[in-house]
Amino acid sequence: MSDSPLPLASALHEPVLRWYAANARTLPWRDPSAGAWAVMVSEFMLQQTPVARVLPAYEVWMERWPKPADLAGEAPGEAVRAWDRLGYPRRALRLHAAARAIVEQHGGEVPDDHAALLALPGVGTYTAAAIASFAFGQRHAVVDTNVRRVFARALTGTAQPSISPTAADQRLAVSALPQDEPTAARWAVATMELGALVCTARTPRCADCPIRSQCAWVLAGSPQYSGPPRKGQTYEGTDRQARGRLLAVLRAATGAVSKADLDACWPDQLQRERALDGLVADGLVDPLPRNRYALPA
DNA sequence: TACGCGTGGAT
DNA sequence: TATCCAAGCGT
Repeated sequence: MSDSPLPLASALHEPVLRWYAANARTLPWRDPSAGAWAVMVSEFMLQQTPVARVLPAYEVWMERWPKPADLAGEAPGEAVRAWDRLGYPRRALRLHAAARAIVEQHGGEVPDDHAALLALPGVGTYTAAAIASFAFGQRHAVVDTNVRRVFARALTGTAQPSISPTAADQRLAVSALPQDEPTAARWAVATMELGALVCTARTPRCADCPIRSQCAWVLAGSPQYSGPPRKGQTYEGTDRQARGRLLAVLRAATGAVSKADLDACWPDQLQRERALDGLVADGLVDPLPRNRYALPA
């Protein structure tokens, strides 16, 4: 595949970059004084959690652990506790493990190398590219759900991107990347922001879009989504909810809790035991002697 | 590739 | 009220 910009994509660069310069949100991890650790913490927290809910937890976190070594010196359970109700608490465990790896393998500094980032716990394709691009100004295709949606509409002409990320998404994002490194980095954050603020999933604000006159989907008449149905996940009564209840009890406790305290938070015993076993298997809960449980030490 | 993994705001 | 969906990752 050619690495040169598609003609259509290159025509989007200038309006999208201009739009971003005028409309970007002020976010703490975008402040010029925020380092790579700040970017990394924000990226972990933002994996499947909205900005508005991340902001308060992020502030507390960075105040308490301003450097990777500060977090690495804590018990993993403290990271889980500080994760509060952001959801998917395994991310907290992975961020803690990543901080320890950074201390042990990278002298306490977040590495700027994409492959080294990818090797860290909890860092996948997206997060490695995001840190390398946002924190270090490198040229990478940063492909999240926002970017996939913007490109699906603007370039492919479909209402929604594929349900799960595809190699084609990645290739398209690479082909659309500006050649110049700093411009590519601004393009990455700008396309994400456009997807987050204007080219939204449910009700896109096409009237406010800087590329509406070039958007393949708009030019096709904004056809409705016609792909396979997206599986809406229920939550009430699931193992996930049971795990959340159990972990909430442990987060609220100062030290260890009794089995009876855990039993009180979920009625279905079979499901409760399965959820607790899962939390222990994931390293989110330490089983202790005398039938007691605690966040991992 | 498909699935499991939290939580809560918006529509 | 029920459904959608939010800067994914690991297995």
